[in-house]
Amino acid sequence: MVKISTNMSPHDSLERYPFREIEARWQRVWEETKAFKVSEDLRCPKFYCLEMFPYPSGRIHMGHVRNYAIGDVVARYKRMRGFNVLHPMGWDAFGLPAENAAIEHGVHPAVWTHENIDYMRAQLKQMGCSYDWDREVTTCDPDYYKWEQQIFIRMFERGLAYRKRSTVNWCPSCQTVLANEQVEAGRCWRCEADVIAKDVEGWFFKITEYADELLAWCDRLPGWPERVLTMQRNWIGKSEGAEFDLPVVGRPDGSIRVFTTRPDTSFGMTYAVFAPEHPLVDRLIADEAERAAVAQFQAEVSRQSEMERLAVDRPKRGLRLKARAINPFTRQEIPLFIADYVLMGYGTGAIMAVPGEDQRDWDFAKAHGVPIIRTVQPPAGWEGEAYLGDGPAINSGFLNGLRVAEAKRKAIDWLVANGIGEPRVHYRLRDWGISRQRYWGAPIPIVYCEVCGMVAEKDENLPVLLPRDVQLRGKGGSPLADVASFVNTACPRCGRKAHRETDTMDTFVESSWYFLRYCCPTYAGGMVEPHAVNYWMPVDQYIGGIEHAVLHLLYSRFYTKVLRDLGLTKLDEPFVNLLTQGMVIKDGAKMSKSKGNVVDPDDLIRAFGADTVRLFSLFAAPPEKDLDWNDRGVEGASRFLNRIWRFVESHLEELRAAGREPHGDALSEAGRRFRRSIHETIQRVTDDIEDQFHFNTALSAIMELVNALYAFAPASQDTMSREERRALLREAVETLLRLLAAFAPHLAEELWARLGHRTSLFEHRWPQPDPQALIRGEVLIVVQVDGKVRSRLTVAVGAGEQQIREQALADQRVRPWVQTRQVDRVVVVPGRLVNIVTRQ
RNA sequence: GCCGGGAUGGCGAAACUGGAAUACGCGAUGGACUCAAAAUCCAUUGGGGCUCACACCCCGUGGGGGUUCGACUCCCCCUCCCGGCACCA
Repeated sequence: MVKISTNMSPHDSLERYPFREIEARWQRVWEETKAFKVSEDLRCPKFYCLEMFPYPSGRIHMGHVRNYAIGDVVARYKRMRGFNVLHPMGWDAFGLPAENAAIEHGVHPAVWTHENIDYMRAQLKQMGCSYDWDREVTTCDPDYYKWEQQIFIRMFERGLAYRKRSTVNWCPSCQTVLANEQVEAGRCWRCEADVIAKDVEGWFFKITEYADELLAWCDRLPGWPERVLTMQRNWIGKSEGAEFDLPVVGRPDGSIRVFTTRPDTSFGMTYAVFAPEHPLVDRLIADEAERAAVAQFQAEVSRQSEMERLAVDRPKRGLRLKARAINPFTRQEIPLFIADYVLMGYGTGAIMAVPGEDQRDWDFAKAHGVPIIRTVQPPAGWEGEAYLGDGPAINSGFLNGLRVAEAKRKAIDWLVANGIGEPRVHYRLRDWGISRQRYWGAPIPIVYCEVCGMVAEKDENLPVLLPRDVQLRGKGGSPLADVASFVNTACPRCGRKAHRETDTMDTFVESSWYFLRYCCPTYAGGMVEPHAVNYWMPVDQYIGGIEHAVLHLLYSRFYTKVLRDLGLTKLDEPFVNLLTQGMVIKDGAKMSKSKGNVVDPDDLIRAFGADTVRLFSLFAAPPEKDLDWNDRGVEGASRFLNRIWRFVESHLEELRAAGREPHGDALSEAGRRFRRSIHETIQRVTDDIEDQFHFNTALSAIMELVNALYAFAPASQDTMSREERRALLREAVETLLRLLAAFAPHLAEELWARLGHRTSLFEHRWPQPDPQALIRGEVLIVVQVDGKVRSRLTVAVGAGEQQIREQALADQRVRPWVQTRQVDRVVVVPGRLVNIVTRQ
């Protein structure tokens, strides 16, 4: 006998429910009926559920799957709770990978991008996500970036967008400038190449003007994870202090401006330090020998790569200048240095050094033989070096005896009174550099005229179209500069010969307002249609990866405030609640091509179906935690759905024949108990979703209900009437499907229809627990003796403390433990436990 | 170095406001079904002791201390892991 082998893997075996057919059918139904299309409706509360839109890199990865599965559960759940849910999707379509693909494979970025979008849109549809596809937004579309250009011009007119030459972060691999936020530990956020400093002209958004407001609102975003707010606060990096001038000995014309957060320690300033590239250094050079030494030092420092400068505990290098300054507080002469531990980019690029209260200054003073004077009395027994804590001022003239806070105020008053300085706040946050020397981005709508200079393009000439025909060689320099038809133009003001700006905008600009455009995706009268935006915004729930904690999430907050101040919206903040989902991990590492541990969503959907993939990514961990991918776990999720399918299919006749829902008194004891478990499940699932979006525990509760169903079906055969059994089975299954709907929408819809329903499950409301069904007649009480569980009692719900206590003391199993000891006291927690405390 | 987050069975994880530690899933073991396997269904599954067996007892949430009738949960100290920032004056 020859065994017939097939190519079918066990996964394809006939026992599996026909997920392919089911999923395709319901996706078609949802699409054809436009089931998730929404419009403004003042009759019901709105809910804007948004997931971070993807960059169309080619295909979705497991991180996307997780992100969009979470978002889809939230959207479908809220919809079933009666909200008018806006749940849109779109494409962050400008960016470097498209351009790099063009250079490598000769395909135009637009073609590459649109092909990817088509493929990824199909993938998202296969996941069964409930998007209103009529609102799809693609940022490389001129109808999209046109408005961004218009806002750029408004910002330019108000000085919020400006051009300057400065030292910027340059990625030699991407051949473009990067914003500070886009440099991670000295490396490019996208390609990880070492970033170098380069002097370039470019465009900036004045985010620093909003630093204070961005910081203040961090305290008014209770729906955001604390760690994201902390990261933003640190990034903004507000420090309050004073700025003042140090006179230079023998140079009445020159003085050195320094910034300090510790003006109270000024009497301990025993030297001062310039950043090596400080412009004043040149003017202070005494002779040619010094000029050579300074030049050599500057060269050495600039040779240091960013990585070297970041090294911890690197010895601080410095050069003592011949020029000297005067500490205005002590009237003493002090030496001047240039040193690599002072940065030109922060404060004034020069500091007063107080080694007694600053460890960096202490280290430097020791190395260069500068005296150290303590100006804050350290506590008795202090053996450390620089003392940073509070204490009374010493060696500090008129500040002596004051504590730090008070001494700061006094010192600043003194600076102001003497006209030397004033209070000052500095931020670590820098203005957002948005110029990119690349092709595939939104053109900056500025024209340079031979006569008028820098002029904004006229509104009626927008959009400034990104030309299609361009040579991309990846050699550096803006590719647009080679496109004569783009560059050569007429001045919008005087009509004379002019040329266009050839930098494009950072793609983070597009993602800073896409959530507004979803409210009115086709509006032709401006960036946003006020009624729609007022109705839908702010986003009620935003969901995305933690990697944007500072980048996208800070830029969007800034841009929202700018739009408010330009009068386009009334919105202070874009996102009320933020959920930052954890990474998808496999074999102990983040999924990546280089690690070879990627799982392709397409393969999974083909093998198990979208419902299974969604289910597993929701079940394996709560959303904010990292998710450990596990193939066996996916099979478990698949098994669970099959179990539901089999149950409903094998009981279909009974389920269809069932009468009305069973109620209260008519039920048998076993029936009442089973019905309680149904309604407890509703309660648990609802609470788990509402409180924390803990879908993993919600699904556990649903699994328990399925287990209870499997136990109930055979057990109920001869313990209750046929009518009761059927009615309970039907109530349980319908409840199950409604609870499951948001998680595994295709299967739930299919089985719902098979039960005989003619309308979509998503037209139905989320189930409510029946309070009558939840009532318990008796409760289990744990009996402890000295904190150890010794017995359990079943007690009527209304039982009094006295009664419970007596019952516990009389218990068979408790007696032996109490007999030999003396009962000291008895703690009774009604409905919970009894603890009998004995004396030794 | 600073700032967050975390450590619970063989594994992913539960446990409300301090009240039965390990729900749910995975894996494992045994049974039913089958010629056999797969699938499925049922049962067991923290470690140890004791027992023919049931019962029962001891230990147990990274480590040490504390508060409490009672601690995964609160307080103090320590170790390790993950993430962010990193000379910001």
